[in-house]
Amino acid sequence: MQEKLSSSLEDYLEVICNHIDKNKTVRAVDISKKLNVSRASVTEALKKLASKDMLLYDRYGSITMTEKGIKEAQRVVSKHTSLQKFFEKVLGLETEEASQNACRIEHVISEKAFEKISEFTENYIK
Amino acid sequence: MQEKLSSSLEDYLEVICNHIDKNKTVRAVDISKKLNVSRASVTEALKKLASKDMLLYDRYGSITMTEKGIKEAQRVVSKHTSLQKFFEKVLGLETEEASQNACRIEHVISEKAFEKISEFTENYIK
DNA sequence: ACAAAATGTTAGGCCTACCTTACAATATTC
DNA sequence: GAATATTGTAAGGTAGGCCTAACATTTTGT
Repeated sequence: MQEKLSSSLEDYLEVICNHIDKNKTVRAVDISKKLNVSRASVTEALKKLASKDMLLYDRYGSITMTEKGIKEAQRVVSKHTSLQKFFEKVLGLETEEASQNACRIEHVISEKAFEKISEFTENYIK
Repeated sequence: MQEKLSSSLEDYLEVICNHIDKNKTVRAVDISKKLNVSRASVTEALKKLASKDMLLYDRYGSITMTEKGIKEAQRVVSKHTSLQKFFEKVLGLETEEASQNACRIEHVISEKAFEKISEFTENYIK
């Protein structure tokens, strides 16, 4: 399968990556709770991510991220982190609100705009 | 019908409003060109917007915005304008890139975050 | 070890937003 | 005032992303 992930799949990947970092493993039900979607939707997303070589898994088996998946997830997570920092430290939003905005904007902002925001934030908080 | 518009419908409304402002009228084909979608998709969107009382139109008739539609469009347009200003004046992006980012982010940013960005931009360029 | 509970999957359906193709109505132009 | 070009619509299809209900598998507790 091809590369570019949808916003939705990026969200799944991000959650999976974060959960594994914290707990070593991740189950469909964890993802389902975190994203407020049904377990069935998680299964569907996992199939898609697997078909795009972002992770490995088989029916009832455990979920493992591939190199490619990890790289992709890190790209998304780092975007999230920087945006969140901007909303919190520069604009002064509450953590929760900053996170929610970061989560939605990370999928649609351009590379260039993202880099500018990061730079700006770093200079600003110095 | 109910209120809240999807990102997509917000885009249609914005284009319609801008086009009317500039040219007095707007046709389906203008919208289609501006948004890079088929004329058929425009018809579909117009039906939805009409059902939500955002505009008036009938088969082969001309398109007129309602009070409600104008209000809604202005809300979206003003968001777009402020965000664009932020990307251009604060971050230093090219006009085109700033506009594209504004266009995508305007649909997902929270009210509070938007207000903060506007304020910040105004203070910054002073 | 085996019943009960938790978790995962499948099937089938819904909605949005897009498309193409074919046809209908309106505008233009000779 | 036709013929032609432009514009608008209807029908039917695709794809993504979600759902519920029913069923399969695995885990847990005694």
